Amino acid sequence: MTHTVATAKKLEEALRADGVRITRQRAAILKVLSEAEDHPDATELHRRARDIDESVSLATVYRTLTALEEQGIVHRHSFEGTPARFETADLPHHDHIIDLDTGEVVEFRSDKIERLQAAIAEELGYDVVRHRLELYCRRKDK
Amino acid sequence: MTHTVATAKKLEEALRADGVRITRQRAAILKVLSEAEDHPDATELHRRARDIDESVSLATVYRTLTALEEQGIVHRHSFEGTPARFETADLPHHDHIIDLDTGEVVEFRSDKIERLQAAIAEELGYDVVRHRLELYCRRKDK
DNA sequence: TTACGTGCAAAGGGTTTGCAAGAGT
DNA sequence: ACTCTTGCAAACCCTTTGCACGTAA
Repeated sequence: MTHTVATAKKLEEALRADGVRITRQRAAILKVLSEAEDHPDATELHRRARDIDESVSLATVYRTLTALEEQGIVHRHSFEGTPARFETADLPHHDHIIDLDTGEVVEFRSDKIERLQAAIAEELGYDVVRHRLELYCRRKDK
Repeated sequence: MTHTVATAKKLEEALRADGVRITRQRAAILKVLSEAEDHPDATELHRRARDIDESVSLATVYRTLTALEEQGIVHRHSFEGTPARFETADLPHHDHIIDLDTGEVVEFRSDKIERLQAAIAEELGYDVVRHRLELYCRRKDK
């Protein structure tokens, strides 16, 4: 599963389409987001964005991420015991393995699990609006 | 799936076995926990415990919950957008459906999903230490 | 030009912690 | 007695927000 299909350009277009202004700061944040191959938190995104534009503040990083999340352009993941981490929403739906030793995040996808979830909810009289499936793991052997 | 198999007595024993003192405050918190049929948060547990012993502070509720969690006697769930909610760990493993409209929590269990998770992790070179599976749902029809 | 966006610093909300007083064992 | 536990208030951490200034369109 490869990351970063979304280009900064595409993200900008998506925002513009919603009447959102592209400022220097937002451009920097979008670039950093589109280039991220990992799942950085707000502080890390702030650090990276500042390398492009010194003036970007952490508050703006948070405001931009919240806006992007509301547009469905970015996903926010609140894994256990860490600040929220973000990724662009360009990939098809997937869930996450979190390496307990390194914090590294690996993506996976299982239609079977997906279907089972829906069936279980159905049986209890519910529709699944969204779900959260996280596997907290350790490397085998080692 | 019925709740509250754990009696306050059993919880006390479990704590005592670990050299933990049973104070008035802890007794109250354990009683409240053992009688809970829902998934209350710390503030709600505090409210209920105070009905038994006025002197219980919120800090002690948190300290006791943390201790109980460390002994594996209580599970802490950090569902999206709400303070952590707690339940005694006397039931066999299960996952949760969260009703988005009411906040109500319904438990379910799926060995199939469990097995699929393990298989997926295995294939990627990981052992699952623990997982988190939450279905955020709405009632059908209605 | 004019609304929208920004940085800064302060506030928020849930949870944890330092400290001196209190209480199990 | 001796050590663990408590209440209180302050601190924490991540995140959001009020305000006066800046700036994209």
